[in-house]
Amino acid sequence: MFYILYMHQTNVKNVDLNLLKALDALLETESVSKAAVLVNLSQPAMSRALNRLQHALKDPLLVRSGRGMVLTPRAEALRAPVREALAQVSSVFTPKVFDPAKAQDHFRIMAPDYLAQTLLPPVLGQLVNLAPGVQIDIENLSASGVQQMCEGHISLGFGVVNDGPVLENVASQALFQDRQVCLMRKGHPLAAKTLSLEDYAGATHALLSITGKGGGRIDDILNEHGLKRTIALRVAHFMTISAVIAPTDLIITVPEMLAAQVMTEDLELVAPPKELGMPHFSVSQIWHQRFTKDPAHQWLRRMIKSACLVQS
Amino acid sequence: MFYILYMHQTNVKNVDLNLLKALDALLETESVSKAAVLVNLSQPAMSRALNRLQHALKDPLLVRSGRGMVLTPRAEALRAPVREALAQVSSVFTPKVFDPAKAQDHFRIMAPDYLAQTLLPPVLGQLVNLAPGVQIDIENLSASGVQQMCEGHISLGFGVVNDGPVLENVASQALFQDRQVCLMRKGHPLAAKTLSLEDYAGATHALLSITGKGGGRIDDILNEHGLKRTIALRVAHFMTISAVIAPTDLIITVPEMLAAQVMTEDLELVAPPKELGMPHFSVSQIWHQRFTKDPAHQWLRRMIKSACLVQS
DNA sequence: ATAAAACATGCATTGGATGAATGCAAAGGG
DNA sequence: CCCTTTGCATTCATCCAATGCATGTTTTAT
Repeated sequence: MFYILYMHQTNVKNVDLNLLKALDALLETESVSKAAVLVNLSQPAMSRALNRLQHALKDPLLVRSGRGMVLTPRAEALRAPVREALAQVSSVFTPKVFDPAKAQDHFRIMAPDYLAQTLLPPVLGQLVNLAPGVQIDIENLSASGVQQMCEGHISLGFGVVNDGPVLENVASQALFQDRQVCLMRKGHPLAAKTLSLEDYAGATHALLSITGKGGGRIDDILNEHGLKRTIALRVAHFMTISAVIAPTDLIITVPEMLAAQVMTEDLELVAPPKELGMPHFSVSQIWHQRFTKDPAHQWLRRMIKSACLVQS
Repeated sequence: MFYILYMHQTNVKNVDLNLLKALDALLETESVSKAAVLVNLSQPAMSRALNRLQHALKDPLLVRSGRGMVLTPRAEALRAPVREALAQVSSVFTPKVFDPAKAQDHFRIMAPDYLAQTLLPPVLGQLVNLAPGVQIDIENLSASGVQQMCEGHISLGFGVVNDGPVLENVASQALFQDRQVCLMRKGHPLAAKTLSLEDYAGATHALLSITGKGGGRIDDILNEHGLKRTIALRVAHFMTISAVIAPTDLIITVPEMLAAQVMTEDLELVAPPKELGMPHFSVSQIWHQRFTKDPAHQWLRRMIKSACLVQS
């Protein structure tokens, strides 16, 4: 099979394919000078193009007949194939307009589970209505998923660009702003007053971490104040937060939107100490560069961005 | 329709179609240097071809990913269309092999009526067996037919190239040799002895002529000998020869093959005077230049030539 | 840290396509 | 018959865009 393909390529290897344009014009007009006008060449240039075609095709194609020319049978037989070839070539160079209603694209989307289960469902409900043929797989953020993102195997991801692993060859677009907040059980001793840095450091912490890392920035700041916190528990899935925080004295620092998802009447939300200096951060959609100009991908990104504007 | 076609052409008007070859190689190898090898360019030249393709297609096509490249979705979608376009282009530049058994060609053949009714039927019987889909129209030689031959509307003709009207833009191939002979009624006074030039000139002549002209060469030679013949009758169709010669003293000078077709026991065949210096002449098949390289036409010509070799 | 792999870019070269001018042939008209 | 017009082919000079060599940059592997 590969060999056949190779032979196929060899066949036009030494052929100037731009001659196709001249050939089409010659077949249509049966005249050198008229064809020249049609493709914006001078008559002598078209005469020479005909000469080159005659050699390439080993056929006179157009034969002198008095003042004009007449097509050979080979030339006449070539009308349709040449036109079809040019149509094929033209379609290669003509960008296709993306039509969601007819699209059959398949997207793999990777998101932190709290976004996967909160932000995306309403967006996707809308997508399903507009683009019924489009298939979307949602996958939870994972360490191997981040690698696949960098290799271009994941269509779209969500996360904080400046936090977490360094992402290569990707582009991103901010969707909405978020901030870190502290969650603790209702009636926790620290819940009734403004949380100080010493109290924060002295508390026993749970950490939400997918990759087994994270939180280093908070610990750096505590270090700068000569403080150190104890991380007693690492949680990999946001749904377990309520179960481990509500019945204990553990506190956990998470994005506010995540906190909103796990909030129960057994939990209390407290602002973190101002000394931590934690600014708002952007949650972005992130994708590999190869998808930047893809019309389908662009459409999906626009949909998601719009949905975030509505919600925020 | 024409307007649509024109727009279609404009679409690739400014596109270097030779980029198609580079594009196919890039899509296949997903590598600039490998594609370069495949199409016999240097790596920098292929890199620049990719650059031009990126602009033509407004898509990165291949995106850096570490040491290598990865295809954009647009590029992946282009694999099949590019291959198909190149297949179409290749078929344009690949001569088709003529297969008689499958051919559906239509030939218009023009011949003097004595050849049409004598030489061609056995040939055509064979053609019908070998190429059942081929359609052949036989037309008698006519003045307007000669004009159509020169304009390329007649596929093939038969005649004597150096005799008769001047034919433009045609090619020819000798089929067999013939000579002129005299036909006269049985018992004609000139039939019993060797025909002298004076006797030939003194006889009353009939002339076989399709165009109303002809025989001028014989009259020129008689002139050189101070002689002149009387042409009492012009006959346009060879089938009438017997009817006008047998019951009269008219004589007629015709090709030997024609004489063989009209010969009856009421006629006598006599050699013309040697002083007329009439050599053998070639009967040829004649065709317009535009058909010279046509495979179907070449096949037909070969068949007819072969049949003539067998018969002579 | 160094070497290898792979693509991108700078620079000089050149071959082939091009148009203006001209030649040649056929047809049309006076 | 002669002149004009039409239409393609060829000569000649020009030029420009594609090309390869050399080099730069980046990423990966050892």
